[in-house]
Amino acid sequence: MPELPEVQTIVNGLNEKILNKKIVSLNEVREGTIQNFIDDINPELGIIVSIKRRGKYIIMETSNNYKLIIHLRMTGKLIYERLPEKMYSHVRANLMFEDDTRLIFDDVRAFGKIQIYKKDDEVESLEKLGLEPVSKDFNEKYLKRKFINRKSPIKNLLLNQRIIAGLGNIYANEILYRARISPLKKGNELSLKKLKTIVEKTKEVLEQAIKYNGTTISDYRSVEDKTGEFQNFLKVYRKEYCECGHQIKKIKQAGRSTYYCPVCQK
DNA sequence: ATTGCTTCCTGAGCGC
DNA sequence: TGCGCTCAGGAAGCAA
Repeated sequence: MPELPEVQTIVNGLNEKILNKKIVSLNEVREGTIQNFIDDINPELGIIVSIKRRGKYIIMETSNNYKLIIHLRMTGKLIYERLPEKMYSHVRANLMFEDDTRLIFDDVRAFGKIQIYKKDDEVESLEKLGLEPVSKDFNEKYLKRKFINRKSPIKNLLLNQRIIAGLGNIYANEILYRARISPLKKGNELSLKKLKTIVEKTKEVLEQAIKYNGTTISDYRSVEDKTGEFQNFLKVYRKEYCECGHQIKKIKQAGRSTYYCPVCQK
């Protein structure tokens, strides 16, 4: 499940591999994968002039003033190939380049999407996103403001993309464990000091995870089809015991698994 | 305004 | 061996 560090790793890889390449075609292999797809513009996308990340979205701008917005959801992969070497079982779309290389969008569960917009179009899903957690503006005062009147558990709030853009289930678990804060604690009950700890641990975990090319639990791969390494540094997600030897508890919050240590996290 | 449930989708893992 | 069940989960859409 690609979260911010995994998407950042993919974007870094794309910048190495496909920046300045000319798109020959974009093919939809499974219907519904590409939104706003217009056959006429297909050959006219042009050259890829920039590749960026916003939250868990990948944004590629082209020389003919289009932008491709890609969300991988849980199992989406973008794999760059010079020659078709492997068979991928769940190809949803193909981006073909002039030099006979291609970017394959493979996605088992088919939740991932590609959207096409004109460069200056407003994109609703991006407009709604909260702050980037690795930005300077993301601090305890921002969280305090956002958490006023929020009775939801902190775990759920960390996953809310309108508040923080890019966190997913694994990192939300890891951040709260490292901050020693219970995932059940209500947002509006957290002091500035606690929020400061959350901010610090968020940055720390994300920066370390980016350094190790993300976390591979099952499906996530880099553009070169390689796994990440941060799974070796997980302290609570899918663990049985915490560092102090206490039994990790597993519960459901908002339909997702929460792992935490009831002793260490208060 | 906020919260919580359902839907999308498929493969892995489990018990029998 | 194979069947049926549960689980994994990001975000949209809708109901309360």
